[in-house]
Amino acid sequence: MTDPVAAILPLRTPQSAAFGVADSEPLNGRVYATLRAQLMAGVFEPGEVVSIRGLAEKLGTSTMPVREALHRLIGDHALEARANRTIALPLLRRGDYLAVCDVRLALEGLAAERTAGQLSPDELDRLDELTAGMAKAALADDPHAYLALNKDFHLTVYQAAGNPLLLDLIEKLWTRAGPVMNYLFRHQGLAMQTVSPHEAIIAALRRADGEAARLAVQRDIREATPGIAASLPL
Amino acid sequence: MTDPVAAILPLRTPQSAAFGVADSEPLNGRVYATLRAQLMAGVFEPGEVVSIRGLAEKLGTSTMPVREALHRLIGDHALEARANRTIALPLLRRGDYLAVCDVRLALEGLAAERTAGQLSPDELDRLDELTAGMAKAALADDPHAYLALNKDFHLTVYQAAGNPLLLDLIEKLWTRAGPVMNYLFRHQGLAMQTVSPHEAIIAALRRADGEAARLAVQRDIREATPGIAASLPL
DNA sequence: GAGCACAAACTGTGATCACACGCTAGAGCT
DNA sequence: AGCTCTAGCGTGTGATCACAGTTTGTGCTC
Repeated sequence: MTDPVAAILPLRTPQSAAFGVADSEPLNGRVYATLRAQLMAGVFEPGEVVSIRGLAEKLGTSTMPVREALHRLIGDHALEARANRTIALPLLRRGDYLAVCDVRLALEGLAAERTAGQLSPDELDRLDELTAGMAKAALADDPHAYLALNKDFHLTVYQAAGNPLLLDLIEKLWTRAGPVMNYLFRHQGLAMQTVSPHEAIIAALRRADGEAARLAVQRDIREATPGIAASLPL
Repeated sequence: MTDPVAAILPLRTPQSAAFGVADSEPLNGRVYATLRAQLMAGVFEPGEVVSIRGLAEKLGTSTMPVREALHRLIGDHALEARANRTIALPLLRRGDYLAVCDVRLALEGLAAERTAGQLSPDELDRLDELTAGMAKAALADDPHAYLALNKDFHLTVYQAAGNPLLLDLIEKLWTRAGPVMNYLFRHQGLAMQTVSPHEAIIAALRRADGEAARLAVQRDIREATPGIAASLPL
């Protein structure tokens, strides 16, 4: 467990399923999905340099699947091709992060609005459980668990909107923002975090009130934004 | 001019600048930008199968840059990796197209709102010229010119929003919708098309009225949607 | 003449090699 | 001791080869 990357791989083992990656698809797709999940989970640090050969060795594959996956992630702006012939995680400046949040407000607000009335009581109860878990993780000051549950909560809500394209775009935004959020929460703790916006989201979804759900999700995003943006350079 | 692809390439010649593609970047990036522009311009047809080796030969490169570019486009959903080990342009069904439009309404509406108050009088005049050109192209029933001007108009508006991430997402959506719109307009003519929504957009931008600009852009999208959606299967 | 089987051509995928460039660490000089 | 230049290593990129799978086209059989 010393190296989180090696801990999840090699991709040939059943452990690849730990990130929900199918086993029979082409290797490059599996590498892409794995890397994307790891970026969202905060396995890598902002600014960290990743190399094709290095990842290929850790993953037990040749360089080909890795370089294709890395290029796709560069296309998602989850990675960055620097002038030095090097690939690294972007170092988000304040403006970059605010730009992401501006788009998140529009996209996630839309998704929440579309989800209203689509969730079964069981699924709504599950959202309650996730929120309760987040509250416990916040008390225990466990950023990793907190962010993982937060991701599950939001993506569960957005998936129910029934627009796969929208969900994919949102996940790509999270992949981009994931490293920063994980880094900051790990170094600053999550004292400021509260789950009350999540309760408002669930309440709105229970009432099948799309407008309220949109506003609640947007409030959730807006509340977390300033604290993070303030810690970013420029 | 018999083959539009070969007409634009090979990438080594000054002609690559015809699609605004830089000359010194890595080849794979140039291929990606070229293909993306060609998809938006309707060079390929919906459902058309593209092969790595075929494109590589037309572009005068090896297969490597092409396959990386194609994988990035698959990541954008501009292309589709089929089960038959084949890469093709997606055949959008009605639901797919409506999903794209739903996201377009949110993203392009946001961009227009942010652009209000950012355009100089010269840029606003240029928007007037583009709109006039569209009216002329509509009268002449020239779908290619009409769509090219329409693209220039919208992307000019969205670029001024000052959010590069937002602009990139919108361009990816257009890359996805481009082939269908070109195909339909080419086979159905553009009798139904009017430029009045564009005039409303310009008027709102002149007044620096973000709310009105957002609504005008959304009306522009909404007016074109049913006619296209009705022609799509399912 | 119609249907089936086999073969050839095509597809994307993975792996490997050669290369040009940027960086770095070490040696040699002042 | 401090600075500079150089040699080596690591980087992404482009090209090529081998392979498994699918599709297509042809020639044979019934």
